[in-house]
Amino acid sequence: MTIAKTKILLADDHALVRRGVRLILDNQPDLQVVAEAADGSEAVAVCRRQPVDLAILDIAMPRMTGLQAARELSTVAPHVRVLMLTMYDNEQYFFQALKAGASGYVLKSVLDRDLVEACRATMRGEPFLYPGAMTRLVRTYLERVRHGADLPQQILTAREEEILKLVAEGNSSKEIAELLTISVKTVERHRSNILQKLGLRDRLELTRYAIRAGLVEP
Amino acid sequence: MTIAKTKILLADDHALVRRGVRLILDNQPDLQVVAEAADGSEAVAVCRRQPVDLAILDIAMPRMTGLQAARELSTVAPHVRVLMLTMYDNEQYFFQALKAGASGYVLKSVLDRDLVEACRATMRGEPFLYPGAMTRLVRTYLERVRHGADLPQQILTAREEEILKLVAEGNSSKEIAELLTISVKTVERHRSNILQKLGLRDRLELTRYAIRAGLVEP
DNA sequence: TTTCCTATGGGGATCAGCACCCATCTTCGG
DNA sequence: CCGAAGATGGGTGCTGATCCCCATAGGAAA
Repeated sequence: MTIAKTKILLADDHALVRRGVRLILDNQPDLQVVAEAADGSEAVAVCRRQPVDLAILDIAMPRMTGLQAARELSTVAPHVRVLMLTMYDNEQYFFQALKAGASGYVLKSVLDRDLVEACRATMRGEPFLYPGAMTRLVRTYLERVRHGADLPQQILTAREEEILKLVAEGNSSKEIAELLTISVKTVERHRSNILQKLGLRDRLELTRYAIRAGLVEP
Repeated sequence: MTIAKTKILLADDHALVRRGVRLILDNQPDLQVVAEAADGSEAVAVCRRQPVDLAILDIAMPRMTGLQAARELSTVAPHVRVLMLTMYDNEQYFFQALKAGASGYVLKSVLDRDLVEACRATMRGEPFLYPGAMTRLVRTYLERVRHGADLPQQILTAREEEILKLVAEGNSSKEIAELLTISVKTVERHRSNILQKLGLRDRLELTRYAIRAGLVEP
């Protein structure tokens, strides 16, 4: 008897990665990649015009990121389940993905059978958090929420993330102030808040953090 | 008749990517992945203890980057050809890879058959520059060299490189002075010399440089 | 409505980074 | 033997970064 395979859309800007993941998934009896996309808007377009059960989205993509695409899919194609597949072992992105409606978050460092399991779990309706570091992230996060009522929000605001990137790219306070057309004082204020929220000492640690988190390139 | 397949070492910190690329390469009659590595030092270790014809190295890897690994391989295992496989469409990395002894530089955005072609070209001894943007890079680079604008080929002294690493790891001048049992003044003097030699502005640019060069981890 | 958060901006203090000046001592090669 | 280069260290002064204090406007949440 023939089982209906899960129809998968695979979105990643690297053709090589798409090809490899496709080979892994198509090898499974219950999974089939029916479409590929090189960026977020392509992914959304595909989901609008053909039946897709599961969208596997990379976060870092040109034009529209996987996070944007996930948000858009939750309104224009709510029946499509979303699994984020990314290299970013990063709290920010993780919670943003959950907020954007993703049912799973898997790092590219997982083994192939973990990805397959993530696909199946997502299709069963179970949220899949890749084993290890991510569950630790969630646990410490929940701990903080439970105990640290005084810790306001460990998540950076959009403005703060913008400042963070500019700082980590090597811009001085003055340069950032000119770029954003705000005063140097405000830039310093934001940066100070960021340092405090992330528990870092100075611009240099901020840079290393941002590079490690994949927010900027070295 | 059986042809000896090219023995390939595949180094990438993402198990999923390794798996995918392996599926692509093993599908070819003349190529075979005989080993995998999750970071640069693993890659070097593998090449020391078993025969490898071609090492495919990712640039961004923990502990030891692909650039460092390439440099090391050129001395401890000079017979191994090196092909850099990376997501960075970036002039800096490209030339650093060439200097480190890589015979090829391929982006992860290429198609699978381009990767296969790159492997074959590298084994034939031809340098493989992925089509398009990279050849343009090479042309402008050669132009610059020809027109006498010789690149800043400044070499740091051993002591300066030691200081550079400590600075890039986030240590303050005072901390470095204590670590090396020298005065803060001398640390600042060295750091100043480093900045001047490399044409950088401050600690932050120094850090980004060191990370890009593979001297320290993020 | 009232309260909280965010973004905005100012003043002042302290400190680290950085550039410029100066020097001595060692080592190594011509 | 001498000069160049590297490593060491001191002084001075400027600028930027960081950390305090303060305030206001707007929006969202309670």
